[in-house]
Amino acid sequence: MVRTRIAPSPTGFPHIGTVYQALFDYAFAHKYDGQFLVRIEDTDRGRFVEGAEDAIFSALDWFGLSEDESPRKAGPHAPYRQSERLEIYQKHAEDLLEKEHAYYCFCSKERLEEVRNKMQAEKKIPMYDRHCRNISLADAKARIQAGETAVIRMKIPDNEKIVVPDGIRGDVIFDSSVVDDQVIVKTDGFPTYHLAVVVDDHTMEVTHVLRGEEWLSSAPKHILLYQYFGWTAPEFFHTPLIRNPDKSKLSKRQGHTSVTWYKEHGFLPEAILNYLALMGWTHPEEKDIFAFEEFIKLFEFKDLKPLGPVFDLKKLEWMNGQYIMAMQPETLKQHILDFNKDVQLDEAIVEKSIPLVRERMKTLPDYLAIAQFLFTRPTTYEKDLTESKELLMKVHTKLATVESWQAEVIGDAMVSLAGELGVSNSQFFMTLRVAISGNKITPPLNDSMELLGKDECLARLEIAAKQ
RNA sequence: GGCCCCAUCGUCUAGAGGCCUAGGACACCAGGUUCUCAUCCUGGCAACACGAGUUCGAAUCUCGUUGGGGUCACCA
Repeated sequence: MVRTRIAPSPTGFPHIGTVYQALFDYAFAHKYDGQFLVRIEDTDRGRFVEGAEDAIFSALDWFGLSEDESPRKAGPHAPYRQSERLEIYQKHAEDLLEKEHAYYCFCSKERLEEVRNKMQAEKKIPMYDRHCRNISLADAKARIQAGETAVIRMKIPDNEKIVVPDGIRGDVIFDSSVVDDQVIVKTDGFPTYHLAVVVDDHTMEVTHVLRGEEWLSSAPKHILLYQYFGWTAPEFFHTPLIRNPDKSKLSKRQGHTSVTWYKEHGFLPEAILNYLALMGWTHPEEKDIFAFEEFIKLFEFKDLKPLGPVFDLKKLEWMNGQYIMAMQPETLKQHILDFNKDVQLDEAIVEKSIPLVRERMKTLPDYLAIAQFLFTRPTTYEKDLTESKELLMKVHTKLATVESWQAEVIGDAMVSLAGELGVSNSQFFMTLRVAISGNKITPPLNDSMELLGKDECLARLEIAAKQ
């Protein structure tokens, strides 16, 4: 049985890093007919952001990485929101307390602060000094009964080697002396990540835990917790973090972390997924472009590399362009229409323009940049046409005689006219191009003119000649 | 700073001792096709961080150095 999960916190916009994780989790679970679940880690009430949870799910849906179990999809291990699982954590914390693997701590924030400062001043690693570690459970309970507030900390053993088996880099060994007596239940009764993640992954029967490398250093705490509970730990895979061009962790300042950004800038979810899959993983045949189904068939966690890759927007753009070129015209039309729904494009024109623009687009907004002139007359001209009035009127006269308004016929007429006038093709067509579109760079002119229609072209020529 | 992870072209990577005068993709440059742009085709630039070992032989194994990253909360 394979069960994977992502465990995002509803603390902001959906992060591309979360999608990166979900991609592998989803692929792996589906490859082995397992389940992929989403658990919402909302134990930090201070950082909770309204609407963030919905945003996570719509991002997942957009990418086609929808989960099998989650708060919005009933499953055998509901609830899937940590804030609704408090009794479960309390029960397990109690268990740890009984087994003397955890203890109540009454230290104030101020005292903790002092201890930290002192240790820092002594150039020691700031760690809890275990001040409350030897208070008996009975005494502690009495104090709580009397109204004192406390957190629960886990007991870390002295001088023990803790082995974290990592599926990507092998066994990682930590000395327990560098691990702090971690708080596992806060004064507000909420668990911290460490307790919640272990309890949930176990009770939800998660078999493979894929998470960012930033968790590696706290993994020994989790290993210990599994031991304390007497549970078998899942397999861990700590994935490298996606980086900025300067190799630091991907940030808003240097890169684009929000899924929304990619959507708004006309990137296709399948292209993003394909690109992301290539970060740390290689297709056996070194293919760059492959279908998601193929990826699912091929992917193994163990093939992931431990190196933190730099996000290269240029390559994503190229890949997006590849997907656009390979797309069914009908599908591309729909994408263009959806992307520009605010401006209500004429569907018939969009449809006819697809063959003209598809290999010129890298992202969806490129469409209007290229094809705007098919919908609206130019208001400015990228080339001065004052010297070309005569030429344009001759073109007008010539075109007025064209009976069959087709690209090829238009083209023939133009070429012959250019010949008659002794104007080079490139000069001739450039002038005409600007007169019709306003732009120096356009899709093939004859086809564009066919699409525009005879009347419209003649009208535009007249207007341009008046410049 | 302690601990942990990592180290092949600018970027993503192939490479699991001889197949490597290190391969592919993006980017970049040059040329060709073309009425512009794009597509497409040809070619080019460009890397094993450094130093010791081990070995007949190292990008591949070991150690060290350097560099980069992560982490040291009642946040996840």
